[in-house]
Amino acid sequence: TNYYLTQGRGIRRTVALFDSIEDLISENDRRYDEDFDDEEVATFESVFRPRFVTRVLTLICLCSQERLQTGYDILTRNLPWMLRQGADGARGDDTAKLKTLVADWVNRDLKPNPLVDSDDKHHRGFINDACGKLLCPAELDWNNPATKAGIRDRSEGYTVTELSFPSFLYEKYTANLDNLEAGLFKGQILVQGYKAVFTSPSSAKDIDGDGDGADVIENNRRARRAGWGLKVKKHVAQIIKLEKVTPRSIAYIACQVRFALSSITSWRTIDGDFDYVQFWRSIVDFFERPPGREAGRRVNKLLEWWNRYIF
DNA sequence: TACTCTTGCTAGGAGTACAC
DNA sequence: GTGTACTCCTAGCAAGAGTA
Repeated sequence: TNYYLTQGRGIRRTVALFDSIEDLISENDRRYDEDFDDEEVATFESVFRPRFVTRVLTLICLCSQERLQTGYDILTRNLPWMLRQGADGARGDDTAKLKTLVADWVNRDLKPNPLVDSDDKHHRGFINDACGKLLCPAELDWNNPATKAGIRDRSEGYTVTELSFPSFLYEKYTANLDNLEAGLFKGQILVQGYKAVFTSPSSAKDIDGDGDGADVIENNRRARRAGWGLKVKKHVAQIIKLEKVTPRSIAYIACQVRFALSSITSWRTIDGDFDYVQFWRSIVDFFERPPGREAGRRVNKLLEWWNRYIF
């Protein structure tokens, strides 16, 4: 049981944040039953190529194939449940972890007055100046009082939807209005969130990589350099065998960080006019479906940057 | 009723101080 | 130099409370 729960813990983080496990199994069945075109194959391959995802897919295949061959026995009936328990449990753990960490990072970087309460979410979101700045659509100027008022009142022209990327996704939390792709997905708090979840909270303290003794990444590097075969505690990415930064893992962190900055206290897909499902999909599409060869090159370059930064 | 969040706990591993 | 005890950090699990 523990094995399946543990394997399930990576599903929300790297495969699908919002799809149900049962839907993934149904989708797998559909792909077995139907022929699908080259584009679908390419997309499917790109999504399921990483080793961890392949392993999860194997489990999902096991669910559907065993069910077809043997009927519903206890194991196959419980497999989706166990995977889902692990998946949602991990998401809850990450949400709780980032709730405190994001408040600390915002307080340190933006020095808001009053400080963001690490325990209470009711004073976050757009009513908080620092959180509002990070959540503000990148093409709007949060420092403009009319923008602040417009967003807080949800006035026409200032509605915050998933169609605009928030400022925290951008390097230095500022977008270049002439080139909205410049600096996108290089926001400090996004990188810190990624490191906190997939490597360790201590590794996220200093995103230049100089963690303290508890930094498991640095410990692993030292152990590798030493070449003594030392046993070193594994971080999440190692546990789920995530060897590279993937678009879906970035999308997962983007949703988690936005949720941590917001004032909503329980996990849901809609926050006012903002739809997390579409937000997650638009990030995944940005990486997995670039419009043209040049855009594809830019995306690969961005992923290389992430991999140099994280692993 | 199902889902989510919080809290407390355990286990595993690394670092450090100290005695021998 | 080695062994031991202790502390700290982290991941994960379980149970209970809250909520839609």
